[in-house]
Amino acid sequence: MNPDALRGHMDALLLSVVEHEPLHGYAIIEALRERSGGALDVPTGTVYPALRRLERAGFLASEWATVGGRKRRTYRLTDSGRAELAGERSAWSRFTRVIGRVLDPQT
Amino acid sequence: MNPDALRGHMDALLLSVVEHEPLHGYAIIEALRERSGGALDVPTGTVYPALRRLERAGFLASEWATVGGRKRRTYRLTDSGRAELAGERSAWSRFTRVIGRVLDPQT
DNA sequence: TGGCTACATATAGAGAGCCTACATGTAGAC
DNA sequence: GTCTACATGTAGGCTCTCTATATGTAGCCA
Repeated sequence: MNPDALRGHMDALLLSVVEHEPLHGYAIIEALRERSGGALDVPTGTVYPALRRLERAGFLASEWATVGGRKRRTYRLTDSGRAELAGERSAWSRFTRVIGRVLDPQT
Repeated sequence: MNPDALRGHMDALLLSVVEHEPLHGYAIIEALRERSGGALDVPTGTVYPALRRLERAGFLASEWATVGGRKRRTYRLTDSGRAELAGERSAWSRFTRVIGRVLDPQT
């Protein structure tokens, strides 16, 4: 997967994955890998900064927890984040429709 | 259309639009606008450098022409560009499938 | 004991591409 | 004489994703 292709879609991916259950960074990476059937292997250097950015933006909220002696920062979707995710989803469907039409015009 | 979303897909768009007829930069911008139903209004500062990049990469070839007293640089798809476009198309369909699956998992 | 792997978070710096803003010029309409 | 459409181009900025590196715990295995 070309990294540049993910640009501007990472937020939607991250918000989507914590939609129904709060997750910590490492688990988010695994969830993305699983949900994508192995196609998405996002590096930690992408995910952790992105999560903090989304928290700064108010779309996520985090709490520290200690599980099995290891510290985790668990992120959950805020109300604002839920609205953002809905917007990202419709933007995604508009996006694919538009690009698809240009790439394969049915004249 | 969020500019970042286009990242990594611009090449496919540009190659696609000159697939069946050579076009100059200005006409390429208009073609993108038309094919996308007005959704895509790519600025000249994006298109002209991108076209030169694609020519450097060997995917496009250009010729100068003068039409109605105005100079145009007309781009056409090379064989290498045609192969690249095919690759971009299948990458696009993989991409939408993968992201779509993450955004809307049918459990 | 020492080493390896999985788990877990984080930052610095690089790289690339799309954007805004600006510069330049012709043709035609009014 | 001014405005709009046509037409190309560059400089610089911005932002995001990536690579590489750092740090630390837990558990397994030899």
